[in-house]
Amino acid sequence: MKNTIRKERKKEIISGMYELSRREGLENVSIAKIGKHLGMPPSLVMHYFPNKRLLILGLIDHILHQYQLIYKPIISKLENNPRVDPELLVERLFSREWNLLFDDGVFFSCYAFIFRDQSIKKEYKNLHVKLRVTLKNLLDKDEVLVSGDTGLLAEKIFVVIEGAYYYLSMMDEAREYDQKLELFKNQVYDLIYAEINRIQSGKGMYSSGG
Amino acid sequence: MKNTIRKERKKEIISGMYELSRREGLENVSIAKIGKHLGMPPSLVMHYFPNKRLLILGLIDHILHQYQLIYKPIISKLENNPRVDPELLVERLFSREWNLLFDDGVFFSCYAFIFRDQSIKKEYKNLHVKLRVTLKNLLDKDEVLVSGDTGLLAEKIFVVIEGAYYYLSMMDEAREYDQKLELFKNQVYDLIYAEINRIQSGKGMYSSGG
DNA sequence: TTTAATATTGAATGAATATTCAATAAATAA
DNA sequence: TTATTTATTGAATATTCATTCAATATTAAA
Repeated sequence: MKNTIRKERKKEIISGMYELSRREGLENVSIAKIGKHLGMPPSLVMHYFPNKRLLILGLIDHILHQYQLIYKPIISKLENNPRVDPELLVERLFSREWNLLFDDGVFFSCYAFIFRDQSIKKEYKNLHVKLRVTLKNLLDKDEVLVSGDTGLLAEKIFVVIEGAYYYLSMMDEAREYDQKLELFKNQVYDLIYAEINRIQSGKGMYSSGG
Repeated sequence: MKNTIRKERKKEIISGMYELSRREGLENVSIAKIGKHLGMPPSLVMHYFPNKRLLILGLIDHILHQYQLIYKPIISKLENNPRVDPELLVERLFSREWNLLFDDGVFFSCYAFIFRDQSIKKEYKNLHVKLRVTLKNLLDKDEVLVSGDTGLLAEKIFVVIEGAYYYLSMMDEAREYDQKLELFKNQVYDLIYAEINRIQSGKGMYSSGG
């Protein structure tokens, strides 16, 4: 019971910080503003996070956790099927129904820290590796794909997804966005079909093996 | 002559700001620090950039210009050849010899602004579209590829490159970095070979056409 | 040379920054 | 109950922040 209130308060503070970052940008968030937003004095914020770096680390933990939380089930839901349906898989990987639940601005603001903070870099990496493993595990459940290099395939798929969202974030018009999105989806289809093809016809005709 | 000194001073200020951002992170750069770094009073900095937003816009202009400046020639150097050598092309696209000339930390710190500033978003997009056009133009010089969809191919290649650097920035060990890099290079090879294949065998066997 | 525009300086502003501290309130342990 | 730990408050700190202003120096135009 003793630690309960502490943990909850910390969560509350980080959540508040996240909301503020969404609205006003991480660079404009201060301890005083967080306190004001939550109706508590800044000294209480600092009681739980003795300096600002700890606050940022807390925020990043929160973001990465949330990122994983919305990403993984999208993949996991497909686990029951005996064969991977490429169309369904791609649809889900690119869904971002959760666009409303997740703020790319805050995500990338925090991402920029990996270049100055080793431990943040590790955290980011861990998450990205985890997601790849999750996808690999899913691919391994497919009776055909399992005999190929699913780890490699997962890497190739994710690099397209991540590159796609990096690029798509710059799009303004819905029409253009959708058009590009379609394009990148096709690119992932091709990866899957090429791998299936490679497996079924012995060694493939181009270097896809790695 | 009148505007010369003004332009040079502005350049000098932005360059100083960039150096500081590299060293200490964009979030830790202030007008006073820029002035101190360049041996001028903060009021002079503000004489040329009347508010901080203009400074940031200046920095972003600088970064994007530099980005383009090191990227484009990498592609353009290949323009003389009558056929695109995929191996050479990929080698160059992923070279990043310029890692020393360009700071990804500052780049991504600025990238994060696209989510809060429409005009910055446009600038970023323009650059990325330009690079794709440059690559498309290069691909168009290849006698085989020219009869395919070079625009589409350029998009597909760049999404891998950009996703790759996003992901590779999280790598610490040189060994792992190189291994992943190799993987993504292969992924781009495959795109090129698949397109050549598709062209030469009429309509391809899977959906690569888009 | 005189005039006008620009460049540069240095001091001053109030607001916001992260952080500290002592005091009190509440909860838990003895 | 008392003692001890934790939660919470509010005031105070020095520092840094972006920005302003008036004064001077330098340069270009008349």
